[in-house]
Amino acid sequence: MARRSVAEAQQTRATIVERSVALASIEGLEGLTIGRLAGDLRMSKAGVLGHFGTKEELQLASVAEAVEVFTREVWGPAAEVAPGRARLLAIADAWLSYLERDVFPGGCFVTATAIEFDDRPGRVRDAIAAAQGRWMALLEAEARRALAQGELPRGTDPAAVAFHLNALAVGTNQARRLLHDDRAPDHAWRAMRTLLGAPRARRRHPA
Amino acid sequence: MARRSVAEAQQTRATIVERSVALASIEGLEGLTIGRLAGDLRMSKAGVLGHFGTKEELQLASVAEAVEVFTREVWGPAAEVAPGRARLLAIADAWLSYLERDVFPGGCFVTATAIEFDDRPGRVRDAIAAAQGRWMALLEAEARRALAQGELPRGTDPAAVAFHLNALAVGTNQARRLLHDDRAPDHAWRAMRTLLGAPRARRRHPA
DNA sequence: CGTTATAACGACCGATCGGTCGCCAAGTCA
DNA sequence: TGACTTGGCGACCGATCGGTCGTTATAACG
Repeated sequence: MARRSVAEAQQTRATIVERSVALASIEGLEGLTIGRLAGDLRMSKAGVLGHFGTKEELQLASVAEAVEVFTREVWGPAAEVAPGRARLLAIADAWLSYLERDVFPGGCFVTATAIEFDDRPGRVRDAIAAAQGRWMALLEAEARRALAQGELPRGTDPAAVAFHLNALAVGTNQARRLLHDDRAPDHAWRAMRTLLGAPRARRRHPA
Repeated sequence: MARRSVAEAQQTRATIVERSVALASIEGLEGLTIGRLAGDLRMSKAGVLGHFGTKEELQLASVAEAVEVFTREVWGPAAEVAPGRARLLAIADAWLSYLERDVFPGGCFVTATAIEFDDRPGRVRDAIAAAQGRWMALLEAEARRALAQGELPRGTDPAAVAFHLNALAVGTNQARRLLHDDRAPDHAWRAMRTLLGAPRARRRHPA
């Protein structure tokens, strides 16, 4: 092949990142190799790497893309809901739906790469930790808002609420991916509703 | 070097597995390489591999060793306590202590390898899934016992209790490893106590 | 049109991967 | 003691890793 237009080149880059995220969610961000990715896209290694320079840059681009997808999937629907407990409940629903629909083929990208890189200092780890930290801070802020609005019991620790919601999500991811336990989302849903003091009627399953 | 006695050879093998588990908890079970492990032990690659034949056998031996350590650390102390809720509370304490003491240098070995291998069919994945499944079944059985003894509210789902405890543990592991959040074990402890209907007085920190 | 910039390629680099092979030294045992 | 067994070693294998380089074809621009 030869050179494509600028617009096509950007499209190529986006395609590479998209595929990289999908593969990395399965094989890990380090386990993914340029050659494998290139073969999958019917491109040469040089053609793939030319867009990023180094594997680390490709990894950083993949993390950024995955965070964007997660944000769109989980925060997107909840952003339209009133702040406070209602929004936390919307986040809970969107989060579990995101996990159940297997938005990434290998399970939650952030959870997988977080564990893979938690002991590997570097820019990739920093990017993952920053994203996770921002998300936890967002949850905590929303819990604090709910508390201020009297929607949570006095004395509730907003940081503990954020921790608890995240734990139930990563627990759901693990139970589904490793043990193929499809009851996990229901367990998590009920636990999240209880945590937020909401009724635990039967959950409406996503289509 | 040359041949050692049979007893020494078994000791060598145990040393290799021990080191393999430690390294794998940091770099992952696949990311760990024979050469790296051999260099770390001041042995040749052939000397290391001779004990196992293939990398997969070394991985299986590492999983078995890690499961043994986890069982000794978490189940060991709880086994002496009366079955039911008391034992679940003992498991909760031992589990969080196990995480806080960083028994494996890279965080919980099982959690890390579970996410690494959840999409890689094979004997290693099977071994990890079997161990995790056994542990969840054990938790569920203990919860069922507690329920039968009237120590948990009627209508409680034992499987949900097991799921919830595990979720809080893996959430603790993630928060500590990635975000260096030392409050996580306290959050998890309070949540576990609440889940099991136990008082939430201040937690005694392990030495 | 001619010039320039560049996406993508094939060939190739040194390093490292998991794994094999033959050898040797020392423990084991008749 | 001498035959046998075996843990561990060094050398080496083909494959693959991340990455470089020079070339080519074409879009973009004067």
